[in-house]
Amino acid sequence: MPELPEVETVRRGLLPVMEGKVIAVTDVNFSGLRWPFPPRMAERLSNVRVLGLRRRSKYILVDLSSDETLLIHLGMSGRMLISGQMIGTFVHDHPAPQKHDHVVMTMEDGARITFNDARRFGAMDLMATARADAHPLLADLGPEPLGNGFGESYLAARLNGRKTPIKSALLDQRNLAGLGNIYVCEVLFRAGLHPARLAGDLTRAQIAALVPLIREVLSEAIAAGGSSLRDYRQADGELGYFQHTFRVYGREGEICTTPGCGTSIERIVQSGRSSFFCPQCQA
DNA sequence: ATGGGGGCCTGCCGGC
DNA sequence: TGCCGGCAGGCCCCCA
Repeated sequence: MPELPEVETVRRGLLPVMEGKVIAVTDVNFSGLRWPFPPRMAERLSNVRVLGLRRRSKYILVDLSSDETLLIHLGMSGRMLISGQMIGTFVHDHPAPQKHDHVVMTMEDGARITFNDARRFGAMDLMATARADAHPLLADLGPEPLGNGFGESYLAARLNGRKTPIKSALLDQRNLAGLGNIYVCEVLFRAGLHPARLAGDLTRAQIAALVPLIREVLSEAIAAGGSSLRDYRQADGELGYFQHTFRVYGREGEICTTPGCGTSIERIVQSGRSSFFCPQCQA
């Protein structure tokens, strides 16, 4: 799930359940995820009203009436399961507890949000709302790709002289915040750029073309996530999934979707991560 | 400073 | 059917 579009989809799914409402009680079933939970987290997440839910990169920020903000990161396998709440015309009953249900928030109206994370690469932390931006996990993040702080001149400056592959550069959250392995592969396909091309070797025109493509890929994925939410049929109340047709990601050995291309999609490993690309369309 | 690799965890899938 | 290796959308940290 968890690249920017998936996290945004989860945030939007949580909005009607949490925003403006009171978390009555939070139960914590594990000592921590990637890091230990902050002290007394269960208490600090009980009897507090949720003022709003924000997203920064792949993090969800829950602002609380206690002047604290809950930071949530889904890691690789984190899920937020909603139950006991009317969503459209569907009512989700509380399911039986599952393995890896680490944190359970029960709202005053009976709705329940369960954080389930098998691999425990996710994270939760609490900090003063006023200093949320200074949190170590947020402080060094680059601009939001869909925000005003991201554009051609910024990206050109960040890539200038860099000897790292463009794949790695776009994955580096200090350059821009929110892209993950899937969407970097998809962006580079649309841009016709081989993932191993050195970032510093891109022309200004290529960088200029990247900016709208990044926005386009993310926007489409958010739109797709939203549509899957409206199409809620599963009784388990699971959020964060959306079906999406990828052009290259996960398609090793399959034929390129470019009309008339006919080339097989290839997979290489860069910095330990799989990169999928069309050797014909991407140079 | 910069770039690359290891490691954290569990689950799943394909091959034998 | 069972076991084993490889792989997974995240990120921090250490090393050269």
